[in-house]
Amino acid sequence: MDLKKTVYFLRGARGLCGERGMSNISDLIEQFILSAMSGSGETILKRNDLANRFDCASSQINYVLNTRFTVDKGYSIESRRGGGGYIRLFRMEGGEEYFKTILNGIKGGSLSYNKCTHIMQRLIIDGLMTERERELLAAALSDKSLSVACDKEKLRRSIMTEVIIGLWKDTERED
Amino acid sequence: MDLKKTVYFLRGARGLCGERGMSNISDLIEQFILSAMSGSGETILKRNDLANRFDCASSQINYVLNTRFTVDKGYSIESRRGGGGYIRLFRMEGGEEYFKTILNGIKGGSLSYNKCTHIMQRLIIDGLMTERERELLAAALSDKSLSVACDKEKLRRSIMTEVIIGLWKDTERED
DNA sequence: AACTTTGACTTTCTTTGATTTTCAACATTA
DNA sequence: TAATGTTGAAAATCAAAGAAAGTCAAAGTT
Repeated sequence: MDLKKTVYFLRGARGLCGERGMSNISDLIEQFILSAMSGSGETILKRNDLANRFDCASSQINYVLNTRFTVDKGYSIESRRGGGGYIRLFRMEGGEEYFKTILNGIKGGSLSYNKCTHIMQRLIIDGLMTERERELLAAALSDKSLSVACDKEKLRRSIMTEVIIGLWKDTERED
Repeated sequence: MDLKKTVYFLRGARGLCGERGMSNISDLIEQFILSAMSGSGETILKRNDLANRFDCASSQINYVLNTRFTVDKGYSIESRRGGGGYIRLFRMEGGEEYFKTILNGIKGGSLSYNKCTHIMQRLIIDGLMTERERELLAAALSDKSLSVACDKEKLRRSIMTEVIIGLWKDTERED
């Protein structure tokens, strides 16, 4: 009710949400943070302020941070508690170790479809992959594609690894 | 009885069903969705809302989606669960013959890496795939990528199928 | 026999609130 | 005055509740 008002206000005010879905607070908060970061690629947040602005629980901010601004996507978070506390969010630009870091990130453990999406998202932002390539690979890596497999996660890791290596090779060739 | 009333109401209200047959909810839902899609060839549904409107089980919506809006018929479905969830449906109009032929060609039987290469070659010639895309997908479909799998060939078929569908979807988006 | 309808159960994603941890600033003591 | 408590303001964590969509199989229709 109060919440709804806030949501609609933001819709109108920012012209978000026309796109699709976009009907939950998490997405709105994500958009807000993204636009705050655009330009410098960095921003400093006050958790409680944000929670206040969006009229939600403070922990919701953490939820958004943890689900949308992950290391996979190339984001890094620093924060400080206590009086004058803050949350600093910034994007790590891919440098020398770019591909190695990504490959390390998917080494061992299981690799979910979601995580793959995050990684590809990052690659797109950094201009190393196109939107279309992501779509095609996403199709290849989807649960549906791999439903036949005995160990989906392991397989996905294997495929993703080869793809990243392929991409790496490809960028080398271009220079 | 309550149900019937709803049905008749909708018949009257929407002027559907004149055709004949048309006597079950699934058909009505199908018509409703079709008319929602007319124009843009796309629509976003809320499963529960729809189920509510037609006074039926939510899973009936899935039934309609699965039986009437299939890939064969050129439809594609995306969805999201949880708060703010939705179902996005859209029609892939162009290239129907083309893609269906390819999909049929890989249906059943096993699919070798080589055969994949041939198919992709053809896609490139027809201007539907770039050299780079082929490379990336080749990496994904390689024996090495799939070495973990129990049944490589079957898996490859599954992946390739989804990729082709993805490609099909994409040709839509561009026009 | 084939197609529909329903409902119970599952999975995924989001929202909330209670509790815990950390920090800076201020206060106190030796 | 350096060291040590104290306190209140943040942020973090975690688990439970909520919201939607998906699955599957049994029961009903044609």
